[in-house]
Amino acid sequence: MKKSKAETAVTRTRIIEAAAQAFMRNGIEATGVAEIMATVGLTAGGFYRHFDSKEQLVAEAYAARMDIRVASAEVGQDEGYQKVLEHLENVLSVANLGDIFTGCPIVAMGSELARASDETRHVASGGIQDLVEVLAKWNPGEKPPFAEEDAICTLSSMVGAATLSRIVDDPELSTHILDVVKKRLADSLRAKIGACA
Amino acid sequence: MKKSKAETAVTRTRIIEAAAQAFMRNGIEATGVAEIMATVGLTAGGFYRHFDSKEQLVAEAYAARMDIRVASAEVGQDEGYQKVLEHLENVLSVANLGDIFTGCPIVAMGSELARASDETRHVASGGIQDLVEVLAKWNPGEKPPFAEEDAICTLSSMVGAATLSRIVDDPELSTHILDVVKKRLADSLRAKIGACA
DNA sequence: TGTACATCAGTGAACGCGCGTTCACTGATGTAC
DNA sequence: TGTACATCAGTGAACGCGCGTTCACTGATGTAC
Repeated sequence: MKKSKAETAVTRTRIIEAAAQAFMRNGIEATGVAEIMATVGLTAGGFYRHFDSKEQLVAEAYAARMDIRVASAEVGQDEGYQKVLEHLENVLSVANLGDIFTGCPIVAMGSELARASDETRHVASGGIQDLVEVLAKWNPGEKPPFAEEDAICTLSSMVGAATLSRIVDDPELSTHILDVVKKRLADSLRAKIGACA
Repeated sequence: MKKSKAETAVTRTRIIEAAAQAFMRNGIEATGVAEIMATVGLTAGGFYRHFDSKEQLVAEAYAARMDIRVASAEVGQDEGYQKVLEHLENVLSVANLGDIFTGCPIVAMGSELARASDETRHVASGGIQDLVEVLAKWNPGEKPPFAEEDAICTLSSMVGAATLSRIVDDPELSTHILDVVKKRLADSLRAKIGACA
């Protein structure tokens, strides 16, 4: 039952994608290797032809989703702030509440990542640094390190707001938290644009 | 081996405290009932004389820690902002990195709380609302709902910064994230005090 | 106050279950001649 | 191009293990008389 190299690569990618969905939806601890493999249509044993351990998969699944996140935050330097507002809207969207398997892996796996293996935390750190770097470009006319400090504050606010809104069981409060922080970040961005023009 | 009512109450409290420590340190999923009972010097079977299920313990352990958190954030209205700065320093302290079992239960259990039982999430929501209410009092001279919105932003920033700093594996970046957000919040508070005086 | 009895905190073994991982095996693929 | 063989993706059963929960039992406590 050997498969071609192309097929093997596709299978590997499909496992990573299924894992990312399950980890984000149900948590890392709560998701089993057999469950992930079943989603892809395979049995548990085959897993170890692609990965050394579940931990390795965690790191790769996180990295894959974080790459998407960073790429989507990347806006051209001249693209204006409309695009940035769009991104804010997207990240702090009400649609990300409840059953999320898209969205930000930092929010979805947050406290589990802090307890993950050294390897996973290292990958996670890289993703966070990339995100800070990209967000720093959002700040027009500011020079490092000020833009970088601003980016850290923005990211902290977004991660915190998304985390809180997902814990809260009152849908109105959930939405309120997202809206308040979204508005605050947008206002602050607009003020900076104004100061530059 | 029946115990007096007083002894039983003490045991119950000790179980909750041991659980809170373990849940915050190692995560909810990763902590077993037997492990918690062993910490208290008892065997697993006795657990069900005090609680219906592990889930119930999760809710009570969270509530106990959150009460402490809310109480420590509660500063008298006239106590000045020095006390508030002290609190900021405390919450965003570098000491809370690494092996935390004190500190904020929202940060320590974050993404696991979002997936907890309805009962646990309800308790968690109440704690968050209490905290927002207390933080709103920090804002001198502002009236609701503006003070409340400010409190939500402050809490989001703190939760996000603490979460990020715990994931990152570079100690310098961890400290940097905490320092930047701490400074930003303190500056914003000072500006408001100045505007009032 | 003293006695008889119901209560119930805690024990320790057992329950079914799902976990991550291993392993002998299968058979299509890729390669060497 | 055709044949022989090594490779290796995937199977499915098994491994030891720890999980949350149950249960018959023990014996000190609290209560009713």
